[in-house]
Amino acid sequence: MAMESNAATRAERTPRNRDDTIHRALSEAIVDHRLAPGARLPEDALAEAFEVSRTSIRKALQRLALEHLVTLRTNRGAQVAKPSPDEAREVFAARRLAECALVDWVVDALGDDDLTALHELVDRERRAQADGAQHEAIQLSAAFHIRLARVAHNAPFATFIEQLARRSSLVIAVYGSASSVGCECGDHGEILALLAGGERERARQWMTRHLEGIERSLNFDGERRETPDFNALFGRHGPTQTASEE
Amino acid sequence: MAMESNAATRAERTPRNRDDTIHRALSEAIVDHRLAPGARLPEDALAEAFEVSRTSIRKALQRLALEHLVTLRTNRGAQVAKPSPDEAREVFAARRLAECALVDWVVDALGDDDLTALHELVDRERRAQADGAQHEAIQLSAAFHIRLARVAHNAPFATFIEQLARRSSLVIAVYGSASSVGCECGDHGEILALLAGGERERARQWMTRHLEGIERSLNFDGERRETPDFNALFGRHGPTQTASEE
DNA sequence: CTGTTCCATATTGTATACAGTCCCTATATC
DNA sequence: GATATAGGGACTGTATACAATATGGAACAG
Repeated sequence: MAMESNAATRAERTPRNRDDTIHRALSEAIVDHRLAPGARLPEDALAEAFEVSRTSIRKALQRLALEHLVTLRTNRGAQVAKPSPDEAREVFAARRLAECALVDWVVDALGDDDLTALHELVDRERRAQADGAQHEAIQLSAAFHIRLARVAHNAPFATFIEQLARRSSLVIAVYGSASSVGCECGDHGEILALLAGGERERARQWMTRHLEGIERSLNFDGERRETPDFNALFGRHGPTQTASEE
Repeated sequence: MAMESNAATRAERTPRNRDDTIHRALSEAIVDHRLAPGARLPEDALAEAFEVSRTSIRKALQRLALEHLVTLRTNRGAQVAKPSPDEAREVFAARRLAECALVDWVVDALGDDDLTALHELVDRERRAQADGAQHEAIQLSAAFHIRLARVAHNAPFATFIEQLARRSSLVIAVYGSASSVGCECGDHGEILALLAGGERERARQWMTRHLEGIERSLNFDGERRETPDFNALFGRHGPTQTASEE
């Protein structure tokens, strides 16, 4: 891990910046799949890597837990979150609703500086994709949605979408196939063009299809061993199909 | 402050519950205006009140800061947040968008248990209002929107609206007049009736008008002394009216 | 050979100590 | 009398110590 060099390099003076640096480093590592879902995050090891005490690490982990990027179990420490299929569906449903709802405000507020910044993100993502820079491409894909949400100049909504975008990357890390990451690329450019052209309804359609496309590419049947489905395994009707209660 | 008795009474064993208790106690006190915006929150005093060490208090304050209910300034401690007018407008704008966007899902998922729970909240709010139980009424007003958001069974969206509702209470504490709290009462019952009747479009209209009504009742010109208006004080047109700070 | 119990180890939860920063006030100087 | 400066007090930021808890393995009984 090239983490400790990063942390040591940009050791900002003021305390708040330092905390943010730790939080951001962990967040980015989780979002771009350098830290796998389920990976344990022992406080001691992280404290050594970042050259701080456990106190600062705990602060970062607490925050990441509120953002649903790590799970915190009492006396058992922190680990990178492994969203359940239900959680994954809720995240994508929320994104479809939120990002489409924001289209009107985005179109109204879209300025030249926004456009150039967004175009640059699309380009960089495309290049990273072509170069096989997987981690960077994932990061840039989330960054596009995050930057887009900021156009509307509504901080609460922007941070909401920001959190959802990061959680989506985590969902893809758990359930995504190779195509999950790859197929997004063209969509972002298209959505941007529609927004710039003021075609609100078509922009909403593309956004919806874009997010649905990612969700469809997920595979929830995989070797997910979190809580085995005992009904399907041992139910009285065999493994044909059993309706799970709850 | 009747806080320490509360905290001591429900001293739950497990550590997570304890933290939640502290967080909830502070959050509720801020939301229902028992703690005024701008009030300082020294860690020592809170630690003594809750009979824990500063460590646990810091954890709660960190979280409340992320929820924008308190502000945390380096080396200067925590205080109850005082949202700026811009922030206030953004919060209400976000609520209008989010809560209206959720109407379709709410109508589709609205069950009998939801209806009874929501009706009870409306009734209790009305009673509290009539009895002059201001704090309780405010709490119940937020609780209505929070419970309503949960109907849609989308956790991310529900917690988003939950945070916005609590921040709104804080905004009202800063800029609200007497009518800000009072006039909400009837609206909730009306909105609930429209949702139960499946009248989506009218429900959205009422929700919008409801939130706009609250926003309009706010007074942003008041004695806002955060950064004194030196132009008004020393400007070439003299002091039309001066208010004493703190 | 299987299953259970107990202990050692590792890791987290909490409190506390110490250092650093800010603010306010008192004092001295102009 | 007004302003600048130095000192004291109060509070936060961080690290560390200690206690509590879970985990994994070893020893032992069946």
